[in-house]
Parts: sequence; structure tokens; C-alpha cells
Amino acid sequence: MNVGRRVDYAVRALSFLAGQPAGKIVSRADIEKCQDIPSFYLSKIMKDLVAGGLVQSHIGSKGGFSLAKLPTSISIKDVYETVERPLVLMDCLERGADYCSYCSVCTQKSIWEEAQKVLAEFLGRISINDIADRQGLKGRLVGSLQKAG
Amino acid sequence: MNVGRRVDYAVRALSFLAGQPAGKIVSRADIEKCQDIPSFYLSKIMKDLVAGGLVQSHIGSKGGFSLAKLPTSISIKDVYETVERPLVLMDCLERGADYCSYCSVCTQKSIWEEAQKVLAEFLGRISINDIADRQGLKGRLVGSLQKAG
DNA sequence: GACAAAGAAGACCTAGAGAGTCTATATTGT
DNA sequence: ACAATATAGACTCTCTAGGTCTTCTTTGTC
Repeated sequence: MNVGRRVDYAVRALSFLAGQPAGKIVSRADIEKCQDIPSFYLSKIMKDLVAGGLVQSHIGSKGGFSLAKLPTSISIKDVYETVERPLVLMDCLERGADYCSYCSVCTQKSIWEEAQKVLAEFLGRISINDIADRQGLKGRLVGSLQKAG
Repeated sequence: MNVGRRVDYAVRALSFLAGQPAGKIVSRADIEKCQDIPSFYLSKIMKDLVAGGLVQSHIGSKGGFSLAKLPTSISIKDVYETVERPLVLMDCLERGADYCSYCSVCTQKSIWEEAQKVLAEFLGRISINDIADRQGLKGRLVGSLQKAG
């Protein structure tokens, strides 16, 4: 029941992009440097974010990434499900009755189903913009990026 | 962000015990058989439940397990935390700043903190008794146990 | 056109966790 | 004394998360 680093890094990368001036393209290496993400690791995550339509990539020299949607319209739930998997608390809720022979009489199912609904609703209400706002990226980190690059 | 089998089995074992007549002692093997839990696996889980004070063990011939508390006073959150770990969604909320150098400027933290609070509140409100009731253990499964054992 | 700077794609590695199995030992009712 | 039971812990196996690196393709710039 833990959220892994992929999600952590994805949220950081996205909120970092959200803090850039509109249209600005930032390279993987720059994001990694500014957000303390291990070298190269972000490439796999960005691939998912691009495939999921959250981020736009720009190949070639001076290439990089920018947001493909408004930061207000990207929820944490979106991010989680894009870089990880559907938000499901117990495996039997995804996989069928092959997972457990007692599935038909199981009443835990509905508990976990409700729990994950509660969680999904909460995470669906938080946007990348909320996070970018809070950390004041629009000021502080743009500056440090421009100094760095 | 998934709940593993340990919790699944623990909840099943506990709600099974909750469905027994007061004072009845049930062996590990019987619980495993009636709840479709792999042989011997339950012994490790029961050890945690005993250590956590949710279950009382009875060593020796005709020994076994019984609930140590009222089923209404055992929440799913209790079970999770007893057999798994504290209910924490992101590792940096447990471990200190050694986990991530940007901890001090991180604003995801508070998001996950709130999310886990929402989840913990929900799971804290559901009791083992709720689950035992729903599955009608008090009738059906006691009968099948007595046939089986 | 040449070159450098990017992303794309994917191979590779490692540590650890999760799940499951089994055995030796201590305890206790009959 | 014996059988049935929990206790404790060793052991295996597989999968995943996290991380690293290399090769290929695309594209801006000179």
C-alpha cells in the first residue's frame, strides 16, 4: 500500500514543468538535475507520461518536454494511473475469480472497493497545479534552473 | 498501492473467528481449510496477530486460536497495521529526510499525508464484525467447519 | 551536408519483498 | 507417554522496483 518513486518523480517532473513559462521546453537532464531524480531514470517515466498524453515531447537538438495539458486538468490520480497502474487496492478487484476461489462469498471486496473509491476521489481532486502553486515553483526553481543551465 | 495477501488472509481468519461461538478455539489447520489459505502460511500471520493482541493463542493438544477482543473493536486498519506495517502511503512520511534531499521543499508530502488520513479514517470505521456479518459466517461457515472437522 | 544534442527504445543488473513450504522444538490435554 | 498443537525460524522461488547504460533516430544549427 505504498506509492513508489515512479509516482513521486512523475509528480515532481510535472509540477516542475507546470512552473515553467508557457511554451518552455525542458530537457530530461535538466529536470533530473533540478528535481533530484537519478540520471536517466526519468526517461522511462516520461515515456509513459507522453504515451498517456500528459506531456509533449520534442525530439532533436534543443528538444525536451513540455506539458500537453493545463496543469489544472492533471490530477494526481491521473499521474498515478499513467505511470503505474489502475488505482486498485486489492488484486481480486482487477483479476477475476481465478485469483481466489472464495471470491463469490467474499465481502472484503466491497470494503476495498469503497476504500479505493474514497482514495480515488481524493486524489482526483488534487491537481498538478495545486502542487506547483504550493511549492512556489513559478518563482524559486525557474531561477535556479536558469542559473544551472 | 496494493494490499497484499497477508492482510486478506488475516481479515478472513479474524472474521472466521468472529463467526465462531464464544470461547470456541479453532486450529490453524481448520482456519486454513475453511478459508482457502495455503497450508502453514497462516502460522506466520497468526503470530503477528497474537503479538498485536488481536488474537489469543492456546498451545498444546486441542489448542488453537480465538479472538482476544470484541470483533466490533477490531478495525481493518488495525489488522493492516498489525500484519503489515503502519498505514503510510509514501515512504518519506515514515523515514526522515535521508530518503530525499528535497524533503524540506516537498509539497507532495502533505498531499499523501491527507490521502492516507482519509484512507485510515475509512478503514478505521470498518470492523471485523461488519465483515463477519456481511458474509453470514455465523450461520453458514460454522456448519461447514463442523462437517469438515 | 556535418555535427551535436536531444528523445526513443530497450537491454541489463541488483536488492529486496512477497508468497509459500517445511522442520525442529516447546507445550499441553488426555 | 503420546498425540496434537502453537512457536520459531530457515529456506526457496519468483517478481518487481529502482536504477544504469547503450544504441538508434530525429532535428536544430552552423
